[in-house]
Amino acid sequence: MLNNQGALDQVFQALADPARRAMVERLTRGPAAVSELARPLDMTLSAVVQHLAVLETSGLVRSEKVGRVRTCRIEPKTLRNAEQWIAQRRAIWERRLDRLGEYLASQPEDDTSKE
Amino acid sequence: MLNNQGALDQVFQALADPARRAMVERLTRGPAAVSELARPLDMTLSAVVQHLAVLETSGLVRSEKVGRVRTCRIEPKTLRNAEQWIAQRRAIWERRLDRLGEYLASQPEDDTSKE
DNA sequence: CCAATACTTAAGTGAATGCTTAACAATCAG
DNA sequence: CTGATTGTTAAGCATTCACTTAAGTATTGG
Repeated sequence: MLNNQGALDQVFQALADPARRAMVERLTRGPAAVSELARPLDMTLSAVVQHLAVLETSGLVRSEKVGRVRTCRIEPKTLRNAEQWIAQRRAIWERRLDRLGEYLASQPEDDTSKE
Repeated sequence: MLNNQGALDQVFQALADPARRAMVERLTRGPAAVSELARPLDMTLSAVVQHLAVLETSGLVRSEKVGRVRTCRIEPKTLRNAEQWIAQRRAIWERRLDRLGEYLASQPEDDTSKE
């Protein structure tokens, strides 16, 4: 859990690109070869390999090569880290709103409705 | 819910920067002025204003100016959209693993444990 | 062996990012 | 009015990004 700072940078950066999100989306339906990931994308294989490198260094995807085929799969742990960062902020925000609600409810009606 | 594609691009892109995440983090504890957001960050006010612009066009933050002070607050709806994208991928992945588990459990033991 | 398949790597390019400085505008306090 | 706050905006600059083309390197099927 060290260096969570730069790790999140890389994960969110990786998810910021639609091609990379499409690749992640494909991989949630099961492992795939590089050219399978490339097929629906309107770019060269070379570009896809570079996107894959971004996904791998972010930790979102891992892959191994057997023969001439590299098979990729997602790493759900990394996905969960990103999810949790967001979920925690949202939780803090919502607790804050709850406390604010209680406070307002406990206040006497200060009806200063004249100019 | 239109154009969810580019919207997610912007949200994840916004979250990919540590200064911007720090600003979001600060705002989850309540609204703040621009110079309050700037104080802990080691950069000029100008840079902070530019980060704020990124956060606002992504929809993560909204702000209004009264007098000479601009007050910023987070927009939890946008945060939730990003969270849901991730949560959905993770859900699909986990359902997949469940089905795979059931399949393996239903298989006869193929104990080919000799060389 | 030979040619297709499945990547891999390097170099280059134009556009986007993350800053900075500097000059400016609009309050507000005394 | 005058100066200190609080931001805003433009310009410039170095770096990073998202590609492309081009030239490889294994593997594999026949």
